[in-house]
Amino acid sequence: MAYWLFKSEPDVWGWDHQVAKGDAGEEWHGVRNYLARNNMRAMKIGDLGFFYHSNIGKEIVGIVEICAESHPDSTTDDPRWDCVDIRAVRPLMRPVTLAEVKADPRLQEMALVKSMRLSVQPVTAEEWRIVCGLGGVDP
DNA sequence: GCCAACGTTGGC
DNA sequence: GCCAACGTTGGC
Repeated sequence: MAYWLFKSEPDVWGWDHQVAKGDAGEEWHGVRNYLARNNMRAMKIGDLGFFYHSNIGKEIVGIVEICAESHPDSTTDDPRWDCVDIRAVRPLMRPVTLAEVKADPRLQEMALVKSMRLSVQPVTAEEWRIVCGLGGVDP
């Protein structure tokens, strides 16, 4: 079981869109970055991820689950780009802002802090537990 | 809207 | 294969 973090601009694709897709989930397409793609290739069904809103809000708002493993990205013919499908599991009771993450000495190693621009990031079990605690949900 | 960080592209 | 130019991301 691994943990991840997905970033999206909420005015393009936000948590509400994700929730509206229900259990069927949705392709996390459009990623054109090798490191982010490699992270998706490493994902297994049942892995969990945080859903982060960049630009607007700048906060972790919910938890998603991988519901389809890596497959070709349907939005391009370029064979380099794969993606997974994710579905919304539940919102955080309280969003965890980027400022909170940056201010928490236990979270200084998070990719969200150290690799700010990476759009699909790994999260450690420890970080998962801490952020869930801040967000008011069970890990 | 600005600008720093950083990934990608393309010439050599 | 190196590296400068360029484009994009995303916080502020």
